[in-house]
Amino acid sequence: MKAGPPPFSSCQGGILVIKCNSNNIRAGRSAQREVYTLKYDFASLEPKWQKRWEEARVYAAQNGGEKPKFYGLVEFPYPSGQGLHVGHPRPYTAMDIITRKKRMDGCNVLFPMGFDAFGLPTENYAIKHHIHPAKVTRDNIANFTSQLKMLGFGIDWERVIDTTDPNYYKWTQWIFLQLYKHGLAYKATMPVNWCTSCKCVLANEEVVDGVCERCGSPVIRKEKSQWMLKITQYAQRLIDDLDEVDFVERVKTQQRNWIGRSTGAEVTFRATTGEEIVVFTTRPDTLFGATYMVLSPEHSLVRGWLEQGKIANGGQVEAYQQAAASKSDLERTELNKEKTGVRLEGVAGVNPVTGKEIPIFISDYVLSTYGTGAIMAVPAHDERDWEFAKKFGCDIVEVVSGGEDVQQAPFTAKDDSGVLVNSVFLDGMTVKQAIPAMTQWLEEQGIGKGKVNFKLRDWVFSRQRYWGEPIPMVYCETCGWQPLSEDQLPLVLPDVESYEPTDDGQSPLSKMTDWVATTCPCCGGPARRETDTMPQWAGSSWYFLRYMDPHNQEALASKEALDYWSPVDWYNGGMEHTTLHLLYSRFWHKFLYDLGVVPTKEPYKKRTSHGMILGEGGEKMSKSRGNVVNPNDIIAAYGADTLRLYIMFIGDFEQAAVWSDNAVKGCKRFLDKVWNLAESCQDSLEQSQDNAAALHKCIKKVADDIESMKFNTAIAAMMSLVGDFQKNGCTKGDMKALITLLSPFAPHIAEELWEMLGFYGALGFVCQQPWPEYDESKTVASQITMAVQVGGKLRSNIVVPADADNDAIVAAALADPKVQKFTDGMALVKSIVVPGRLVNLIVKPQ
RNA sequence: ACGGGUAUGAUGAAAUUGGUAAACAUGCUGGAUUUAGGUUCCAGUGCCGUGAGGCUUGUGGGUUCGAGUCCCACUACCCGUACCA
Repeated sequence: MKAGPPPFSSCQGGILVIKCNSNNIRAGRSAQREVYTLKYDFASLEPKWQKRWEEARVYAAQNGGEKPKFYGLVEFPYPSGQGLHVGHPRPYTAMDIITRKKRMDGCNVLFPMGFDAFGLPTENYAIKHHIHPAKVTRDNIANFTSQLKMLGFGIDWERVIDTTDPNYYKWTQWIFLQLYKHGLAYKATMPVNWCTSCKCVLANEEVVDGVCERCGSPVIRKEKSQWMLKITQYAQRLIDDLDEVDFVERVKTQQRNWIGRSTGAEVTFRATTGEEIVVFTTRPDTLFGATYMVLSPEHSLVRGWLEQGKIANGGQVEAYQQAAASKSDLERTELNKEKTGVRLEGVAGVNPVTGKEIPIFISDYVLSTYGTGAIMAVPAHDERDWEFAKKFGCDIVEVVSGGEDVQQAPFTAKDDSGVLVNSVFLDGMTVKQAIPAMTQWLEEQGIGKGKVNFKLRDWVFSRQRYWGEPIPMVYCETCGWQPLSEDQLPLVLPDVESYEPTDDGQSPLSKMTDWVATTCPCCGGPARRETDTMPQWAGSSWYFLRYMDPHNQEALASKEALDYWSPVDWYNGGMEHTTLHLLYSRFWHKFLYDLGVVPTKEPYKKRTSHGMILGEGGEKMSKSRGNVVNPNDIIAAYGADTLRLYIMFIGDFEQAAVWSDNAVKGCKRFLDKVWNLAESCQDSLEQSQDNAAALHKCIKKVADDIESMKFNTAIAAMMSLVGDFQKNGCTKGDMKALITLLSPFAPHIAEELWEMLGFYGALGFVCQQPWPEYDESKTVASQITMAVQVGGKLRSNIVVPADADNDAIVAAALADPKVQKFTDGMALVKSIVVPGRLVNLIVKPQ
């Protein structure tokens, strides 16, 4: 470090006050930070303990043993060029505290870290600066690693993984091959989301508000041949098994909504030209009210009718199809106010129950990708159909009574408030009764059947990019797509001249003719390799398994390791991954479970989520806003312990929090106070009487708060305790307990003080001590203060013996002069005593 | 539009089953120490009022001896989904 921290002398045993100006520290933002004073020499003691921990391998996890296992996981970072920003340490510190506490509770802890290093930013950087992405990745990982180490996390660094390492992605490819062999990976040509700027397809989950999640460019629909993964086959299980896991509720609801299960029926209509038109509906009960049909513009029947010249207004229909196809997703969502469509002239549908001819429209409000791409429209009982019918003058026929006039507004209630009318054999039934009745009838008649539909689509799994896992597939003219044999893995990403994607949507790999040309694993004839690569989400879909046995060459992890560590006991990560990574990895894990590779149905027992750290203006931190806080600056100015403490003290862990440079100081002051107390405490190993109640309450509070992730109040409790120690004085015994409580939060200073007080030599590291014992009997005081209310208003406080009975408490309250002011001349009607808290006297005039 | 969440001092926020609202921290004010700044320590700091006291948890109602917490209605902001038939 060129302009690193100012020189220090050792401050063992004495208060050393060193002035240093932040200008000395580092250029940039820290130059604005105020002048501060150092109480203790964090800059040398933090690396000292980091080194000792590493040498003693205190955080290395054992695969097996007597202790109960605990696997704590955080989402591994994408090693970007900007390095760690202050948002990263929030979840990491939280899980570090949790796992440190578990270790002190006697668990064998696995707390690993790795890098999700494939991805576009690295590739783009490589293109711009003409450096190989592998080199960029290596440098970034080195930078991230040093930053993470500076924060003093109790990570098992012997298990680090990197998704771009062929030894790792060999197994990502292996899983893909298994998916292929089990029919869950397939190639299909279909309209996909195409990012115009990344020149790359996107999964549905990666399209946000009609634009690319990463770069914000418009996304258009494009027909492309893509590898797809059949996540839909697991849709039901992905919903069902949510009941078995301990995820925060909003994650569960978001996943359920995303998967979007709905039950209904498929009904077969017939066109006047003879073809069958199958529609999906959740309201088979309203079939008698179906007065027209709508097909999606892309529907194959429409294409057929056009080709056969059956549609009188074919020109109009084709124009509408073209307009719909050229709209981007963004335009579609923006223009969703007013319904558009074209009626097909010359072709009509027939309602299978009424036998009536009904018009057919095409409209982009019917999606080709959901259900059958065709609907029966019941304008009387569906908002969209009603709106469309009004605009195009379709009949509105009431089949459920109970609402307003259906000519004025649709009646959509699905409960018992509606009763069927105009529906022959359904008349008189409630909607709830009519749905199953109709479904059954349709099945008997052979014109329909019960059906469950999901919003979830299959996962588009190929990307036209360089920096990703090669897909281990080969195309042969005679044999079609063939998987590479497993002994060929890893299929290593070749070096290319240029990483630029081509405008026609080909991966840069396609230009590597030597690499592309290969032989067919099946017939030995000439064949070519797949040149698309896997999406970023591939490597992260199973990484938590690799941590269990990261160096295994024979399998993604040994059976023993998987059996021992599975499942992840506690996984913390961002809400933004709920419908992406979290869903994808649950899918892969279920597949691996079906193969017998992993022992549990679900990968994660418990899932929690952290809030974002926002810049000082309350805005998201970003390079363009210039409000990014680099943890290195804070560490240089205050030390890692202060940063860890502040980031946990900042507010509710699940809520977004605004960074404040100023408030960091409070945490530094707190550590200074702890340091001072350690230097000035009485030389007795006994815990002092005066502090006993406060200390034992604090032991319990901190333990409970860690479990429920209320780190802010845990720290507040320790701050209060320090206040008590300052007031009452404290002993070495008191400090011993406090330092132990503090160690998961501020591990470096805790170790240093532990050594300073002479415990290190005899007992070893503080992080390996058992959690202090909590003695409830010490928390009860002999005298308690109770509030006195008169008529619900606070009037006074009284001090009574802890074991006083209600009568004695009321008598004491009535005897209080401040209370008497309000009870004089009044009669006591009632008194309520809340044990240990308050007494409320209800009085009325005499 | 629907689903979920949030709303408390100047600021970040606390508050078991309904039980002393504002813990803890920042900021600010005054004082002590200091050549001075910073640090440290002490006191104060929701609002109105000299005071006794009154008022106060987005707004309006309700239940209760007692409501930030429960119920009803409303408003604002945030997140998610986006015509899913």
